[in-house]
Amino acid sequence: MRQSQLFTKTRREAPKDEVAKNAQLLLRAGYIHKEMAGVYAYLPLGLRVVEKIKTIVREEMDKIGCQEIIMTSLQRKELWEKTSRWSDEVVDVWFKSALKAGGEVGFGWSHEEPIAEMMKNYIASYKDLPIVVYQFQTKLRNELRAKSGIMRGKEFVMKDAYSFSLGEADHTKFYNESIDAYLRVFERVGIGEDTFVTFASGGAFTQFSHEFQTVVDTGEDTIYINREKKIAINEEVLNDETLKSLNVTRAELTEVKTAEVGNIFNFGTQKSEDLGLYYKNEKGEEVPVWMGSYGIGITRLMGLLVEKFADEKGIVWPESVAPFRVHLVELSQDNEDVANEAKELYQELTSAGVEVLWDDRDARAGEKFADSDLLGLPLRVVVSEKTLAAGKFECVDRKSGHVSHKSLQELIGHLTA
RNA sequence: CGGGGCGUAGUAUACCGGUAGUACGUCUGCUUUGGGAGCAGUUAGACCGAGUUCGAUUCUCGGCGCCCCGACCA
Repeated sequence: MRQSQLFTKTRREAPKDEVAKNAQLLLRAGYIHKEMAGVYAYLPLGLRVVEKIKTIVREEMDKIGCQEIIMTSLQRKELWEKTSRWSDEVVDVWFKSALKAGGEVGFGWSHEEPIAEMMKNYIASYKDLPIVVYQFQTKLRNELRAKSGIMRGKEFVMKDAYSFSLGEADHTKFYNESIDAYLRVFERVGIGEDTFVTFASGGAFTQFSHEFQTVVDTGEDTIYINREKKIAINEEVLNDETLKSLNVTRAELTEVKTAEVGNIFNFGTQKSEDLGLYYKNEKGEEVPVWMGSYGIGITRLMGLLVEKFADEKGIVWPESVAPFRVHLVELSQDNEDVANEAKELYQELTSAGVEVLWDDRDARAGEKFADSDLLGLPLRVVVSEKTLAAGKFECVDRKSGHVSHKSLQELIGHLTA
């Protein structure tokens, strides 16, 4: 894409009321627009990042047999009353609205109830199970206090999956596959090393629940980890009993700040019983379906990647989620040969399947470099009188700052390897 | 929801009980051209309402909005 066509602009300074690093940088770089407290729009560059993350999650979910759907944002009051979760005293993040024809609807802050209810139409026999569905949904939560930029808002994109199993054994099998899938997702977005399956306070059915926590300086959670044993314990369940059951001592654990990027829950059969979700087993008996839920905050993950990898110059995207792989910075300044060279390079790279943001703007070098650093694309390729004379392009790795000089063939080879 | 802070051009800031100045940005011209350039010109502003006052952007009250700490976070 030609940068001159991009309607967004970069800013030198962030609005004074944005404190979170992720929001400051994403706003300055033009990835997002703030609509109100805790509510952000995703602009062309930001949307590309969201879609990149979604694609990775989608591939890993599909790999373990999940089927993608999309539920509704408007939800029925009666349904949530069945599980005693319509009340504002029980769920304090509800957005609700009156229907003109009478009655009330809720705006989806979660989709456990509607999906379970819907599944009554498709689950009748043990032959129908297991089923796992997932969706990418905009969740609406009436948070009292939005904060941390895009990491905790009133409106955010989440991947939520729901498993429907015959019983505990089948559930556990999928639950473990899901953990592996999540770890692959986090590996692919570049935080595998620092992301831990963390024991946290359990639900009603298990001693522990599992959170996926990523080490980051600005994290809001505190967990205790042992990197060798790959053990992580949320501070909320750090006690002698937990240490003993996990066969680890306090001295072997290190305290770190983390941000939660995913979580998984075992619902058991409680929700199915509340909602009347049963199947018939081989003996013709009615058995409640065993349920689980699995979430990854897509936009939260995007914010975390900014928080974790940004440097003093701006954003540094992992290659797998960057909006473009290459930032082609053209320093032509009225030199037609340079301009033509840049155009040719853009066409060559694009036809080789490389995603390129081409800074073809009529701007000075300093501004272009500063913007390039701020945008954070993995590889900057400079085309100028210098590089034209040298016969090689200047390539700068955004993360390491490493500079190399490559011919067209070398560059394409490097990018398509 | 408890506590605290803040609302001045697109952005960041300053001053002031007598209607607002600077920087960046925008636009124009000339010069410049590998790390946010220079000169000249241009554009654009007091969140809303009430009160005090001869006069309010400034003081008081209310509303709305935003931020931070805590609580909450299925």
